[in-house]
Amino acid sequence: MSESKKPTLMIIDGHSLAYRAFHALPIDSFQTQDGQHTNAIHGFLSMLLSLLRTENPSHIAVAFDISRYSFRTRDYPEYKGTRAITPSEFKGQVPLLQEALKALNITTLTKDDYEADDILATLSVRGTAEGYDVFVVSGDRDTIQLVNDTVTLLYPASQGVSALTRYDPAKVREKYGIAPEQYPDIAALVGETSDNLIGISKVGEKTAVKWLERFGSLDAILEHADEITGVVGANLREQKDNAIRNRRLNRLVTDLDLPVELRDLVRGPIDEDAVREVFGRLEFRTLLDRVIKLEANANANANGNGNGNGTATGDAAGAAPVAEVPAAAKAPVQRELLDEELAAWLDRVTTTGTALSVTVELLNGLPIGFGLATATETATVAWQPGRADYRPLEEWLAGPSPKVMHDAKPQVKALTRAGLVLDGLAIDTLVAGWLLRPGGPDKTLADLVKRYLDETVPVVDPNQLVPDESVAGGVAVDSWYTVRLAAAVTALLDSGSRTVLTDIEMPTLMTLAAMELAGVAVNHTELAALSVQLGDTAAELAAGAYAQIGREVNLGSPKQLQEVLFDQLGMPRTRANKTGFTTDAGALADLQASNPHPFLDLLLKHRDATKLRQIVETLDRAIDDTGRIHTTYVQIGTATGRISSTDPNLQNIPVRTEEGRRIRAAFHAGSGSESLLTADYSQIEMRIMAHLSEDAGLIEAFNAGEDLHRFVGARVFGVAPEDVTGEMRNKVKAMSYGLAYGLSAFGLSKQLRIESREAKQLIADYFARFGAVRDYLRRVVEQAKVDGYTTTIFGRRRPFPELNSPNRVLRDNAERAALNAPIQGSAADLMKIAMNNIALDLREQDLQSRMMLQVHDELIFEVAPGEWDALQHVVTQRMESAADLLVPLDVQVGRGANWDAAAH
DNA sequence: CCTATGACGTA
DNA sequence: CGTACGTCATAGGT
Repeated sequence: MSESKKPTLMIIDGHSLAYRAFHALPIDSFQTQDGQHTNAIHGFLSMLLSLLRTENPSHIAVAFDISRYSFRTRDYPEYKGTRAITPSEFKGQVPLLQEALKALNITTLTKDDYEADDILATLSVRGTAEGYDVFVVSGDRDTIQLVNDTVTLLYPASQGVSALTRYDPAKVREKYGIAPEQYPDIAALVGETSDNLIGISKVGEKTAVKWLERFGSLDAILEHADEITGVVGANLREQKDNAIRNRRLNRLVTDLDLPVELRDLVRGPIDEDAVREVFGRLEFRTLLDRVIKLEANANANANGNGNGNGTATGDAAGAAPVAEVPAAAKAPVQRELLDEELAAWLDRVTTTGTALSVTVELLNGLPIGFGLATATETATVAWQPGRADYRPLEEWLAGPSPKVMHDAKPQVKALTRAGLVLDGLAIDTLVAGWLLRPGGPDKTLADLVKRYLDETVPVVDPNQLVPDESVAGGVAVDSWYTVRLAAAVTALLDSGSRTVLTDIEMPTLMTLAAMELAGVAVNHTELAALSVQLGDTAAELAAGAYAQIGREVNLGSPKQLQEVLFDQLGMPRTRANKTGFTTDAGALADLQASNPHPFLDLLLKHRDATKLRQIVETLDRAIDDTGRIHTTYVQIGTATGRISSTDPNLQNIPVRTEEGRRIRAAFHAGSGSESLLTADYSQIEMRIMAHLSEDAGLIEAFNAGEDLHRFVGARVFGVAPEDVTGEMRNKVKAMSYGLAYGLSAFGLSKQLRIESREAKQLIADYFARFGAVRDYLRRVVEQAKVDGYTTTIFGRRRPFPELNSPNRVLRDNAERAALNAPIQGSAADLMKIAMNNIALDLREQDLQSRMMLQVHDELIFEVAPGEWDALQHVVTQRMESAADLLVPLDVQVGRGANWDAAAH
């Protein structure tokens, strides 16, 4: 879990970057009340905070020049001679910047007679030697020579306001065509105007690189100067002293004697009082908030409640140029709100009845701020636990006033963790977008904004030197897009879908958030033992399998298995797939029947064991330090309306085999609870089919209350229920289940291993007795072809554009999916309604028992001591009454210490 | 390093 | 040539 990462050292050229910021930001906009200029300080600190957030260095230092004079000016008095006098408006800012850095607990370094670049070079070399990843941040091109595999240069791409470009060796080569250490040779030949270093006349980058490629180094070039023809050759011979001098001056000093060790540069806690004082004096409100948030981040990490940090060093940031953002609507300017101002703003905005959107800014699963927006106004609110400044917001959140959010579930969870309450969630645009296009490609706010507003959400470059107002990102801007998106999406939803959104999905979102937070207790010891045992079994089986074929192959590789089975053992070819012939369990079982071989059996058992072990290990890894697993339910995860589960998937825990049930047995009642309660709908999809088809026979079957498959078997085979054999029952059971999937005679014959003629007959007999079912299934598809979508009992739609496709395969697939969608979807709706009602009852009756898992037609609860009867009643009643169908809803309840024992 | 594929777990 | 999912290992591209 806690693998130790390499320490990261960030060394910044304070002077060059502050100076760039000075020129990049309008000086008039950054002035304190008493006239102190602050644009350089603001720009520098803003960039610094971005870097701290994105790169999260463990060690940091900022180097400054002491004066414009150094050993280089003594060597060559004209060095940097063309630079304009440093403006006094800039000079005055440097001491203040250093003061701010001190408050931030960041070391500043200077060295008499040397430049900041020499300090950078020295620290960078030391960093590499001591095993650090090094980031050099400088606006001086000479620092390119420092780049290597462990040293990355972050260099302002243009005149300061745009992104920092990351130069690693590959990027240097891409841009200059040479290795980083060769850069000074190039610069020496070409010259550096900004340093007043004149190079060789008529020699530019192209020529210099060409020479360098030919001769290898500046020394070699000068040595072979005679061999270079033409005017440039003559110039080189004449002006070679320039190059020699330039090279002498642009060589950075890497062995300065500095008064610090690298370990002294470790980032420590900021002096918050000092930061408030200095930032207050500089009148930096937004920056102060950013500092506070960053510090909250650091503390959160230090407390170890996060798994690494969420602000992964952006590889995508790479060296890519800043993307040009197409002209789009511009978010209103953000305001920072606090206290009375916040209360007044909320009051004004909410009483006018306009929709208000909120986005919670998250860090490691905890809130650190909020972005609020109407279609015309945005505001941000910083947030810290235990402070009163944000009370008006907290009250608004907890109240019934309607909120518009995008992807609310993680935000709801974060709020809950922080002890905050959210009520009145009116619309989640992610969920709403999914209802419009379930199974569609839209997964993010940007996707939806593009589709429904036809605007492009600007991408904020994490390496931005200074926040660019024209592409301002952040939670307030997200909220602004969200609130406008909500209007667009709501307008497109039909009334049925709108009801599904409001009455089913939004409550479900809250229910799922609580379930995810609750998690489920899982016994690590049992899983660990099971894993070892399965590992041993797998090893034995593998050894046996190898013995059978006389060699070791990778049993997990279908490709290698194909060689064994079809080449070595000469078995008949199985069904074809893209890589050859399938080796799946069904095919192997067929082979075993036709060509018995011990290898096949060992292989199948090995597959079983390794698969189970894989599941066990995945689950074991997911257990947190409180002994629980918290899955993530993906509310928009399916096209039918079902919920999916990830990280880990708790909806596919084995149950069919004995070994599998041992995994279920590891899911147990956590401490403080008396047992688990499982509740599942029996034959939910068949009941829905009975309801939708209004098939009299099927309805009678359910109302009779006897075993469904026995009843159906009796009708289909024309015998008395008591005379239905096990074989007959199995056949109609397979048929019944298959119906809702668009089962064909071929598929049925294959599954039951019967002749297709017999399968056809079975289907005919079945429909002879339950004809309304067939009529219904046909009707669904026909209606879907006309409407372009299917609808569940509760109004959930699923579009099927492929139903009218000329492509036979596409169309057939769509037809099967279409006849299944209302059935699976209605069942999903039912379950969601039941879950929401149960959650409601638990709250209202103040029960401490918790809903933990949902597996499509099953719910698992942790029963608080003494609550069995109450919970059992609530669950059964709410599940049975989730909808009023033509057939009763039957719920089976089980009780046990673990998931396996609680099954029935 | 990322993506596609096969295989397989669940309802 | 039955629906709906998620995860893992392998393989082959990059």
